[in-house]
Amino acid sequence: MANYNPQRIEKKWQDKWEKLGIFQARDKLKKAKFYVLVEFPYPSGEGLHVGHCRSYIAMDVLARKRRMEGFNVLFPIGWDAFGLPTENYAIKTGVAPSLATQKNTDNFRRQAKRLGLSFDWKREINTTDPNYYKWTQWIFLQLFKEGLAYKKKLPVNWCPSCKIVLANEEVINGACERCGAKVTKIEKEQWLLRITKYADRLSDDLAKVDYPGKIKILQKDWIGRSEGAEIEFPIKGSQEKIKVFTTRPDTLFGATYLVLAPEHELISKLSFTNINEIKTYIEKAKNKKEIERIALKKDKTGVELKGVKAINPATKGEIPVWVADYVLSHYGEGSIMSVPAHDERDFQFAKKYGLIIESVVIPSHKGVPREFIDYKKKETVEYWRNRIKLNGPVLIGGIVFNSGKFTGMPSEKAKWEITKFVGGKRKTQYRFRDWIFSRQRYWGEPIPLIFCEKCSWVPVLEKDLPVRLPEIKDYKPTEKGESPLAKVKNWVNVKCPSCRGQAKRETDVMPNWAGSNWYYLRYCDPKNNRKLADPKKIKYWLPVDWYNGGMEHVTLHLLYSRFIFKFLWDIGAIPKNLGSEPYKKRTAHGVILGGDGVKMSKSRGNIINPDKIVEQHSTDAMRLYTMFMGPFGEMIPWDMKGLIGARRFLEKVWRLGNQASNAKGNSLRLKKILHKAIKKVSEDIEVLKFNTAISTLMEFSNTWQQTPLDLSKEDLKDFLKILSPFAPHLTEELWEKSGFTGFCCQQKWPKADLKLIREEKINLIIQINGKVRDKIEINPGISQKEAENAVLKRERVKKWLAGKKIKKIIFVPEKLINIVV
RNA sequence: GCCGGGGUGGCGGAACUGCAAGACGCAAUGGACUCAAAAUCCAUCGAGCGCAAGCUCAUGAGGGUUGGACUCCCUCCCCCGGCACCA
Repeated sequence: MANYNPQRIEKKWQDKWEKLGIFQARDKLKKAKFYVLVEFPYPSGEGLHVGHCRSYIAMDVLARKRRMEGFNVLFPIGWDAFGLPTENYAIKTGVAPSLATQKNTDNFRRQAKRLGLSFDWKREINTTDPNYYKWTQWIFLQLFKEGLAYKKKLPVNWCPSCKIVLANEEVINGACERCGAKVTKIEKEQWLLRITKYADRLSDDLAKVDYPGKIKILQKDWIGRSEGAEIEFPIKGSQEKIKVFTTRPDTLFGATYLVLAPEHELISKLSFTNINEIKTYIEKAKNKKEIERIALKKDKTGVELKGVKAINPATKGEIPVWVADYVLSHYGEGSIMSVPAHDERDFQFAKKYGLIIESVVIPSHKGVPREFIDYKKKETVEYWRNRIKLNGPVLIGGIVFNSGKFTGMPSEKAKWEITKFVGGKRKTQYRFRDWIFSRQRYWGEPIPLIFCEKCSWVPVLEKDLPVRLPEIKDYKPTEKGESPLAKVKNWVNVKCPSCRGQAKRETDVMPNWAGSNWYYLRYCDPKNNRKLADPKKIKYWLPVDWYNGGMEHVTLHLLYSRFIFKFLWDIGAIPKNLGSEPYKKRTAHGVILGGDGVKMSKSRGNIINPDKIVEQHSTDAMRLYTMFMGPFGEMIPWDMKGLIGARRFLEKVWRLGNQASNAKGNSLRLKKILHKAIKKVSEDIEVLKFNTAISTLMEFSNTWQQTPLDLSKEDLKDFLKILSPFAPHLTEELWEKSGFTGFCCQQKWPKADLKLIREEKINLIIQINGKVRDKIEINPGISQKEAENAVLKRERVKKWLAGKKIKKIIFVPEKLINIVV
């Protein structure tokens, strides 16, 4: 028997698979399909990360199983290659991003192939390929034409070190996500996408898809829908009104002042006496960095607009108006009505500045004694007033009091009655904002718009797409923070497509997300020059049946790409009869930590290189260990020693498999255990419990080892088949060596024989008073009577029952019998 | 602060809708094979008591429900992830 030589075997089979193209998905539009998707990687200079491997190997296991189950499987891969690291590298070294990308993708491709991943390489895509980004630009133009892309001057996050505008999600605790520098605010014209228009659908349609509850909650929280009312407060002696959004209109009678955000536009229109004080405050607020604002959460500051009085539309009373930076300009109307008795923040603020605290709601939930809910009793009302002033606000609804004709009404009802009474209207507000879609950078898709003095923004004609990214030498953004493209005069200056006059191209490029918004559609038809993909093929392959990726992408990427899909669906670019969700099922893998239990990073030097693992052990060992190390969804530290177990198992299978070709026996016992394993492995893969699937395979091999010659050829075949998704090379070699025909990975997935499994004898646990005292081997399906008779005869049982009276016998068929005395 | 998810041997982790806690793997210890080592194979491997059969305790802490709880309920502690002045 030749030694197990993974290096030779693995290369041999990878070459064979590739040569015969057996993993290519065919557009056989009648056959049952299955679309397995993994997040395509950003091809960094560091090469493939074990985190990528975890996801790719897991979905490869699934894809291989699905093929064996007879599905036409699409399992594609590509490169999300636009992005900052490559551009920063270019600034540092002068190497063109396109060249660096080429080098990096070559490396990633080589690594992926070496892992035996069954990707369809014929459909490989690259977001930086003009034939690809032509369609990214095309999608942008459709958004523009539908009024969903617009330009707006915005205070944006500015990283003084990277010289780039950052999206909110790129700012972590007030610092730049990439370089760690403190982020400041500047005003800049930006392209935005009106994703908020889709807020309700993005939230509601989550009911239609199979995502883990956790991911749905994250998305919903991100969208942050809340129901409330918009109410206007007139200003005394002025035509102006202050609009506020509130989720608690039931507390309107308790609104004792208003607060405007420092950026509120009304401030400049009102006349007040302390102009200088206000100016200083606003200036200071603007320069406050995110970090400080968060740190100052507990210590709120503000200034009163002296001389300005608003009218509470419910009480008709005059109330003061303040400016404070705890009110956010971008949420609701940028102004609030303050009800200190029923809001934590308002309470803090009112206490600090000595503002009036007026109680208007008595809580009526459980835990509050009945006499304390009786709003008619003077003492009760007094009790709540005092209590709130001393101990803080009551935040929950209940019964409204001190509120004119609404007194005595439950909060939920009073909300809408009071809103109606003051002429307010119901409103839904969202926490998330429109999506900033421009970057003042080089290495991204140029935004295909042209600015003409006469015609304003004009889309590039479709026939002129793609707008190619010009080759340049100097990749630095300008000092003003413009894209380096602004320096390429002969690219910027063009004729207006509409009036043929002098015009200029937009020099901003799109953010990273642009290319990944729709990539899964391109895989259906990656070479199409006339459409982003043939609708017939989209109709066949979509929705993606199973999409796996990192937890870090479940809010942004997932939300953005769902939005773009819905948009494309709305404009008919996607067949209507498809449904408006792109991903049927989404799962997420956990992070792999370094051996020291800390996140892998270059600076810590704890990065595991998959190439080394493959060289030192084997691809199959790498695959097996990656799947075996722990629960797929959880964070797990990488353990080099754990790999040894995987390698030993493979060696054992190699030895046993080689012996099995001269098998003489045909053990029924082995067959039964094998069929149990078939059942378990089949089920476990479906719920991503790879670790227990593999332990089942190991258990089988441990039993097999005791009588290596007792496994029949047919059973050997089945064993190799269920092992093959995990260790495809080894199983292929053993398949061939055993004289079986065809490829192991193209066999039919075996079915567990349930009858065989049921025939196994079962241990019946014998308990006395709930404690295990004995066990007995029984046939399945035995009745309680039979069990009792058998059990009561046993010596050990008699000993425990001696001198005691049996009260009750509990029988759980095929599991246990419990005698209570 | 709010929303999720967790705390099980020396370690990674098993345990179905409550029914033998610790599968599988790693490490460790003893043994076989060997001149020797590696590899492999066999055995032991939560704690305590016992010569043994066996008994008792044990799934973050405390309480509860149940014939029976890692699993369900209540209170508390700790860890991880997300959001964070969203009115």
